[in-house]
Amino acid sequence: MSGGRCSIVWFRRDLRIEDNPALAAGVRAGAVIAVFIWAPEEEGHYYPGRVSRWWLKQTLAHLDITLRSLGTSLVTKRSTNSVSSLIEVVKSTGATQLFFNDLYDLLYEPWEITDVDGRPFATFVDFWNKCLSMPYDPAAPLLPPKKIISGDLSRCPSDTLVFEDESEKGSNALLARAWSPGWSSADKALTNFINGPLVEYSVNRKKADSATTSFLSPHLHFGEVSVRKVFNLVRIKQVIWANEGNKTGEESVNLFLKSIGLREYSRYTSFNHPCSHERPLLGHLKFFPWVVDENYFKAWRQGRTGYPLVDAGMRELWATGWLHDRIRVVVASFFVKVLQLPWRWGMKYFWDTLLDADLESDALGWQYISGTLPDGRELDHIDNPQFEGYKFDPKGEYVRRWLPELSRLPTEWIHHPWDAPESVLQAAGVELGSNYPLPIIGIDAAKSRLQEAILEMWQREAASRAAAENGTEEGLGDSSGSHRFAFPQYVQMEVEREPIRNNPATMIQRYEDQMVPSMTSFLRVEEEESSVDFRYLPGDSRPEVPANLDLGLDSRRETSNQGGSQIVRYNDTFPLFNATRGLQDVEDSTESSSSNSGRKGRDGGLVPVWSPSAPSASSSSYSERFVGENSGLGRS
DNA sequence: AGTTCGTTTTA
DNA sequence: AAAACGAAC
Repeated sequence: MSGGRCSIVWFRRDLRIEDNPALAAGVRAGAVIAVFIWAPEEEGHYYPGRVSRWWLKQTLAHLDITLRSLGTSLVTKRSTNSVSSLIEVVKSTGATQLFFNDLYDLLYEPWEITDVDGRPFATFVDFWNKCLSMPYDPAAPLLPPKKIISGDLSRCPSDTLVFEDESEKGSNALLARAWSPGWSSADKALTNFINGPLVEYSVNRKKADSATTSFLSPHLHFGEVSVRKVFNLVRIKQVIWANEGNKTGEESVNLFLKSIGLREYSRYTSFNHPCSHERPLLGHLKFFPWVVDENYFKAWRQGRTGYPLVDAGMRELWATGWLHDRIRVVVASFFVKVLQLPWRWGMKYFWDTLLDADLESDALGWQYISGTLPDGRELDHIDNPQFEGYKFDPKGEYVRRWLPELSRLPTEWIHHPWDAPESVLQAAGVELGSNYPLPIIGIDAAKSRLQEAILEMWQREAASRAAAENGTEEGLGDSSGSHRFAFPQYVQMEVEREPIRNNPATMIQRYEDQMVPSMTSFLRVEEEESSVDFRYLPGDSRPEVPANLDLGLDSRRETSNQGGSQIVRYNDTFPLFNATRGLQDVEDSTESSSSNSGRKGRDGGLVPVWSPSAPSASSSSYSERFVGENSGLGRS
């Protein structure tokens, strides 16, 4: 049924051929124009980091090669406005249809996974149990097209996309030795993992430098392989091992699937709480007095905190863009609980440096660590890096690899050199405070400081509540107000050797909430985070935007006709990032009614029907309830 | 079989 | 610290 019809298939975070519903639909409908639009400015603060851009570059090249072998090629556009670029492509190709997938790639649609009352889950375990006990399986993966009829590209030239500058090329060259982006490598990685390390997953997952993780995360981030395919293949293995009575295998599968589930949950959470990369999900956490100390932040980034496991992790991250999940937890927990720096800074740093940087996953991870989720770590619990060191790196191999200055220290002291006798240090060539720092802050000091901070948080929360009950407008907890301040800049990672000194507690500044770090020079600095790009939102009057781009359609596949141009949506809303920031305002307005006034851009007609099966009213009241419900948690 | 004790885990 | 799990009684 091609009949000369031509569709645009807009690739976004689905850079694959197989199990790509939008591509399949385009191919079925006739000729196809495959498009990728590079519009990083639309991500606001979250301009992708160096390694992430490197990956994207490689995987796009790979996709292009594949498309060429199938009969077309990838049209690339550099843009600051994806929608106008799309329209340009429509005009220059005469396409009459547009297909694109969700930005979230999930096993089930978010609105399918609810409790008995139809409400979204607020804890992971319940969410995941529900996913695993759904009466029907996730959609089976689609096969790749055998051939693609190309639309007319003669009047639709590609832009050359620039993903790295000269200074980045050198560092990026190394990445290619360890990683191979692209859907076919993703497939290979998946099969290798399933047939290899997966059985041992449960045994090996505790080791800091284990090479037995799946290494799928960057592939999944860019959609080079669909979760449904991962899930399917793993489930097959699971059935086999269950029949064989392979206990280790079964346990491994469950654990691996759980980590897939966490990725699911991160998207689910972002869907139900679009601001979850910006704000704690537990209401009272917005009163937490984070420590704002750029020296702390710098010491952490440079791996000079004086805690070997933390420092080793941070050096590995900087050197390779990779970190084992355990170590991510260690460095993040240290960041939040010991240093008490605002978690969003840490999250932003991960975003800038991780090869598999993923806003949804990282937001969930940081919130979990920070204790800002209903089911996260205890707020007042501090993980002791020394003990964790002996747990995850019992022989100190990991530390020695990344901290050569400690390499000659015996294992007995490797995770707490500050306790080592002078003679031992001397023999190992370690001079604390000189070639390796003393602890930036003692764990005991951190513990009491944390207690105070929590106390202060509850006091402020109470004060704010009292003020609200009096009808007085609270200014105290208004995280969007004047307490925000610009973020410390770091553009390059200086590796200077100045000793880190302890900060006297009196020097510590605390603020209620922080702007996300804006460390890339690409960003327009004057932008507040609230200057959401409303291009995609309904109610925006910009004439060139097809009005039905952002309708909250709830069926899995729905079509609409408008002005002769058909737009087919695959259970999509609009790009998640943009949506995410747009919807944040929705929640704001439900929570602190008057704090909006100072913010730009929030007057536009917001509230797209984000969760279609639950009308907008219920989605905002749910958020309210969520915060309200849980604000009392943990007080006991 | 049911209880208890110890261990492990903790999104 | 608590809960879930599992082994032992």
